[in-house]
Amino acid sequence: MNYTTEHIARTLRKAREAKGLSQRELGRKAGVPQGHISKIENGAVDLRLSSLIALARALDLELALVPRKSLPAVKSLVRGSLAEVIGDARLTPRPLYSLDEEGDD
Amino acid sequence: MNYTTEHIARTLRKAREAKGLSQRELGRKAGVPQGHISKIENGAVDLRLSSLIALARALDLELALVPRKSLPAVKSLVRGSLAEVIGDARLTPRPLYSLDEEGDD
DNA sequence: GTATATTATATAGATTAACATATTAAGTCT
DNA sequence: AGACTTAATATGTTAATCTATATAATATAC
Repeated sequence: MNYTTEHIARTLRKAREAKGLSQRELGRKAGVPQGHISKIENGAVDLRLSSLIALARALDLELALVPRKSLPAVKSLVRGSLAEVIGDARLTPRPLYSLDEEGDD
Repeated sequence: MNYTTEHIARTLRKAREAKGLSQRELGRKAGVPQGHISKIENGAVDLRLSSLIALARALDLELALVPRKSLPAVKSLVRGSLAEVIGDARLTPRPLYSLDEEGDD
């Protein structure tokens, strides 16, 4: 639904592919069934925080709440440190996730 | 349940208080009923991503998935930029959120 | 002591995530 | 073609969020 949600879904998929994991393998590590991962990556569900954390953990990612005004700094920082996990910068104009003022649907 | 979830809950509460908002006011801005915010801040629910995003947005926070190894850099960065929102550094040993290997009870 | 404001709890109902499992589809390889 | 792997979908069931509303608890005023 949300642009945000979709972007997180894309980030998860990119991170999984970057690590060379199949949905089933990731599912085993994270304790989430493959079918559900598919739905998550396709933005078909509004997943719960515990699921997001489990997946992030299995992908060596951390969930962070950062002040919006310091987002740019975080973005450039992350982009520099490991473009592989986040994905190619050309493909992801907004590094990990960004939240527009409004008007997404 | 999770240490992680609890930490995010605490972060949300701190951010709300830092902005001088009541649960009801935040609820109006985020479209989440006050009662539910209470439960979220107390870690009584495994909230959905859409709820987390709605609250973060109303608090001028952004949700980010950062590589674990670049977390320290992000932490110090955020800590420096606005200690008010995150809270007093002395009170929050781990800036915003951190995910231990395991062993949370 | 009586208002007022904020937060914590409670109940009931609607929606849906999450699970297990299976199957389909699509790609790769020998 | 057949065997294999991966991903997308489907069904049915369970468990939980989420909403609305109301109330209790707690503090802070007047």
